[in-house]
Parts: sequence; structure tokens; C-alpha cells
Amino acid sequence: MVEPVEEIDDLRTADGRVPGRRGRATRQRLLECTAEMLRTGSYRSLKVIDIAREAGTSPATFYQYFGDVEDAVLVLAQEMALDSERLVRIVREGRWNGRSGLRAALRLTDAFFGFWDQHRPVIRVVDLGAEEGDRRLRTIHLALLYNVTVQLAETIKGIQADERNLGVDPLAQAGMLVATLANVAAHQHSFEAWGIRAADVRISVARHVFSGITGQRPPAK
Amino acid sequence: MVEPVEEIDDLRTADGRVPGRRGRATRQRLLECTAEMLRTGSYRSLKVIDIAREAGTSPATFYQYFGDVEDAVLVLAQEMALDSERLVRIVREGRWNGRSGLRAALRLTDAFFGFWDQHRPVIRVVDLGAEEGDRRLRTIHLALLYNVTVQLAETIKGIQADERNLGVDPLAQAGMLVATLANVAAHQHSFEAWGIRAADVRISVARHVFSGITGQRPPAK
DNA sequence: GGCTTCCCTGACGGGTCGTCAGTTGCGGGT
DNA sequence: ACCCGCAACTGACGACCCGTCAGGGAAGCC
Repeated sequence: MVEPVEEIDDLRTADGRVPGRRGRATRQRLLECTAEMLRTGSYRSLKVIDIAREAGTSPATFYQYFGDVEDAVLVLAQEMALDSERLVRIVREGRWNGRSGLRAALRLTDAFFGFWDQHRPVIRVVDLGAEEGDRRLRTIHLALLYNVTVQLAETIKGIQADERNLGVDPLAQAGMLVATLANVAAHQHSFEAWGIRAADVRISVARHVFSGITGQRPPAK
Repeated sequence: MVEPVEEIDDLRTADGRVPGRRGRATRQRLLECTAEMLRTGSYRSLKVIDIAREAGTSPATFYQYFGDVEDAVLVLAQEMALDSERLVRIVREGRWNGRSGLRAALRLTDAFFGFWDQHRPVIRVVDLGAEEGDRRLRTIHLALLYNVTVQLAETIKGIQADERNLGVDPLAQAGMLVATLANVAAHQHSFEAWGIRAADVRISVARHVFSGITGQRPPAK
């Protein structure tokens, strides 16, 4: 748990008030509408006036709770980042040696696929923003996969001590594996457009993860 | 070579003219400025008025050559996609067995890193647009890595016949390897922010690519 | 110079942005 | 029941960008 995503327990409106129940509800509704519009429309064309209309309120209200559209998206991104903890848990609790290792790899692969399916619209905006140099989004982008990478590196280190030296830096190895998981999860659809079946990719990735962690060739099945 | 990126040899301006030398030069300047602003600023805040100012012309001129900002970006994306041929060449011309295989994997890894370094701003917009469902960008996104994936699958198939059955679908395997290469190339910077040295990642990826293609554990060094 | 073709732009109606000052709604006190 | 005070919302406004004309310059040709 490094780089904690900045907590914002004491909400303040634009004019310094502490919002009450009604205010927080409105804010929440605006967030949900933002997420919804991000799911159905393009980030570039996301306007505060649209969000406000969708939420049945006026643009001025939006500005009470968020400085701009990016701010609202940032909050969504923070919420998503918290959820990434579940990926860490799967790595930590998995048994990675022998045949059960391949099962653990499959579980991890599935978890990545699920996480991406759930958060895809927000993730892609975080990716873009991080690449573009937005400091806040970059922090989130970092936190998003850092913990699972570190946990994976720990696991690799343990296995290395047990069995054999892989001749690579565990953290780099973990980083690469996470990069694979993330990108494959992100691009399932491209794969299917290429005529590659999801099930096949899933196997390839899991085997890859398995041997990346253990240094062994995966079991036949 | 599938899904050829739509060629646009006969340029037309908004009012149906075929642009002459001066016109094409202006158009080109607008494209370059678009690329530049994409490099230095955010996609979301990219306005035609900024591009026009940067190019020393008026917004109305921009609209003579492009329907909107997305159109201009699309052209940049098409140009980039053409350049991806060089990745295919490296796969096709590499010798993938034995020790020279690892060298080929390193060359391929480096080529991906280089390609991303060069085209990063455009790639990230293509990624976003493709995810968001923009048909034109999705086509480019597809074409971008499809050819190298197919070539890689061919290579894998050849090696499988020679040596052993890997128990995976070659195309899925190739897709995963390309996903790894692409995502690692995209996120070098994240890695360095995590304290992972680029050189270490490079090795991890190349070894991974090697064993993904050959089904063998990589040579010690 | 005069003409044609190509190229560019000023200006405009329409829309969003972000910010006020001011209105409405809501709960608590008496 | 009434009022009060604050929380919550909004209409309206100047600023700016959008996308589109009709009209004015520049380049080439005779």
C-alpha cells in the first residue's frame, strides 16, 4: 500500500459550505451521470451541460461540487482505484507452485478481465490523462497497478528462493506480467475482431503468467 | 496485409476544390501543428482555434481541409499506421531459434519501444477513440498491430512444426505477445516511476517473447 | 494589365463555459 | 403557525469557441 490516493473526507462546495444530505445526494447523482455519459459517449465531447441535463439540474449546480469535468472524472477514478485491491488479494492468496499455480494464474487472468469489463470507461480516461501528464490521474494510474505488481514481485521472489534463480529482476518481471494482463484485458475486443477466441487468449495469458512467476513450463493442461 | 487503411489520394476541400500546391502545404502545416499540440497539450483541450493560431492561419482555413479536429487526428493516425510495417519486417526477417532467437526478441522489443516513443501522442488518442467506439479509429487500431500479430503467429506455427506443440492457439499466443510488447512500450514511464529500470524490463520482455514464440526457456544470457 | 482560379479570412448566429447575485427549499426554534 | 437561517439551486451574463458563409487577396496565365 504505497502512494495512497488522496482522501477527501471533508467535502467542500465551491463557496466553502459543507454539504448536507441533500447536497451529497446531488453530488452523487452528478457523478453517476458522469459515469453514464462516459460509458455511452466520448470523453472529448463530455460537456458539463450534458451531465447537468442528465442529472436534472443546472450547470451552475455542477460547478458547486466540481471545478470542471476533469474533477468529476477524477473522483470516479479514485473510486475505481480502491477496487483494485481485489487483484492484490488474488495474488497474495494464490498457491503458485505446481498444478494449483496454473489455476491461480487463471483466476488472476479472469479477475483482470472482470475488472476491466467493469471499469473500462474510466480506465481509458485515466490512461489517457496519465499519458498526457495530468499529475492527479498519473498518481491514480500508478496506484492502480502498483500494489498488485509489488505483491506479484514478492511472490516471484519467494518462488525464486525456493526453486531457482530466473535471472531477471522480480519487479521488472512482475511489471511485465501486469502489463500483459492489463493490456490483454483492455483489448479483448480487438482480439475477437481478429478472430482470436477469448478462451484461447485466456489460456495463453494464464500459462504465460504461470511460467513468468515460476520459471517453469506450464503443465500440459 | 489485411484491412488496408482507407487511402485518400484525391483530396478535396470543404467546397469541393482539388487543392493545389499552396493548399496542400497549408494542410500539411495544419497537420504538423495538430501533432505538435497533441504532443504538448491534452486531447480534450485541443481546439481548432489553437491549431489555426499555431499554424498562423484562421479557423475557417482549417475547416477547408478538415471537418473537425478528429478528422485531422485521423489523418495523423493513418500516417502512423503505415509506419507499423517496420515491426512486421523485424518479425519476418528474424531468426528465432537458439541463441539468435533471443537477439531477435531483443530487436523486436527495442523496435516496439522506439515505435511508441515516436508515435506516443497519436497512439494514445487512437487507443481512446477505438475504445470509445469511433469506427474509423477502431479500424486503424486494428490495422496497427494486426499485421505484426499475424506474422508472429506464422513464425510460431513454423517453430511448432519444427520442434514441439505448445498446446496453444498460435494466433492467441501471438496476440498476447503483441499485447505485452505494446503495453510495456506504452508504460515504460510508469515502470521507471515504480523504480523498475528500463533495461530490466527490456530483458524480461525479450525473454518472455522468446519463450512465447519457441516454447523453450530462454538461454542464460 | 486583365482575367481566372485558388486560397484565405472577417464576421456572424449558435452554443458552452464558468461566475455571480439572487431565489427557493428545508429544518429547527419558539 | 410562524419566522429565521442556512443549504441548495438557478437565471442571467460576458467570454469564448464552433462552424459557415460571402467576399477579398494572392498566384499564375494570357
